[in-house]
Amino acid sequence: MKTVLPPSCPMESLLRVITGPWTIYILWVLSEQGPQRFGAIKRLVPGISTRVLTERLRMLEHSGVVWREQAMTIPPAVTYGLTERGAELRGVLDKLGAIARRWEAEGAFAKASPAAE
Amino acid sequence: MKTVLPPSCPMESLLRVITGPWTIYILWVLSEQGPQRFGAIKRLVPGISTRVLTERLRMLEHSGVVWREQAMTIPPAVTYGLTERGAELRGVLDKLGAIARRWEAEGAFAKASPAAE
DNA sequence: CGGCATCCTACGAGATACTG
DNA sequence: CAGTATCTCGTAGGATGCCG
Repeated sequence: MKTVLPPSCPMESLLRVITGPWTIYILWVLSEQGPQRFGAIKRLVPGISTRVLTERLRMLEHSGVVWREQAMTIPPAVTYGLTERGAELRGVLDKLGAIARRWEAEGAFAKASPAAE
Repeated sequence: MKTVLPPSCPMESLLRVITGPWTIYILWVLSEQGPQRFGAIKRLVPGISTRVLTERLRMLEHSGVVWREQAMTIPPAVTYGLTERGAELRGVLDKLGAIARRWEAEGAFAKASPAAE
C-alpha cells in the first residue's frame, strides 16, 4: 500500500495497522495461541521474514495492539502478546471474518479463473 | 499491498478489497452521498487518479460491493452505488471507524513526532 | 464523459549476512 | 535468540495522452 493520504481519516491509520500482508496472521496467532516469543511467531507464520515480522510487531506495538516483554538475558527472550486494544480489535476482525467467509461462499472473491468458469 | 499469501484466509481477500489506499473513501462517498457518477466520485475523492479509481471500482464491483450502471449514450454516463454487501460492509467499517477515532484520541497513531516526545 | 494504454517512479518486502 | 543492515526486485500507483 502506498502512502498517499495526509491527514484525513483515523480509519486510514487503523487500516494501515491491520492491513499489512501478514498482520492479521500475527494477530491471529497471538490471539489463538496466546503470547509468543519472536521465533515462535516466525514459525507460526510460515514464510514471513524477520525484517517484516519485526516491522509489523513494531507497528502493532507502537499503536498499542501488542505488548512486548524483553528479558535482558544473554540469549535474549522477547515475548509478544495482545493488549486490550488487540482484543478489542479481534472482536471486529471476527465480524469481518464472518462476512468474509460468507462472501467467499457466495463467490465474491472468485478470482475470475481464466480457463474455468 | 503485496500479493504474497496464496490460499489461506478469506479475510485476506476481504481486506484486500477494502484496503487499497482510496477504497474506504470511495465507499464513504457512495455511502454518504449516495450513488454517483464516475466524474463525481473523482471530484469527491480529491487526488485519486482515473486509473486507480477505475481499478478500485472494478474490484469493488467484482466482489459485489458496488453496482455499476452504464448508460450507453454518446457522452457515456456511468453511475456507481453501494450494493447490499456494500451496506453490510459499512456496518462493520463504522464499528472500525469508531475504534479508530477513539484510538486516535488516545494517541495510538501518534507518528512518533521525531523532535517531540 | 468514462476509462484504457503507456511510461515511470517509489516504496514494500524477500533474501541474506552480520551483531549484541 | 532477536533483531538490524544492505541489496535487490516486483508491483502498486501517479501522470499523461488517446479513444469510443
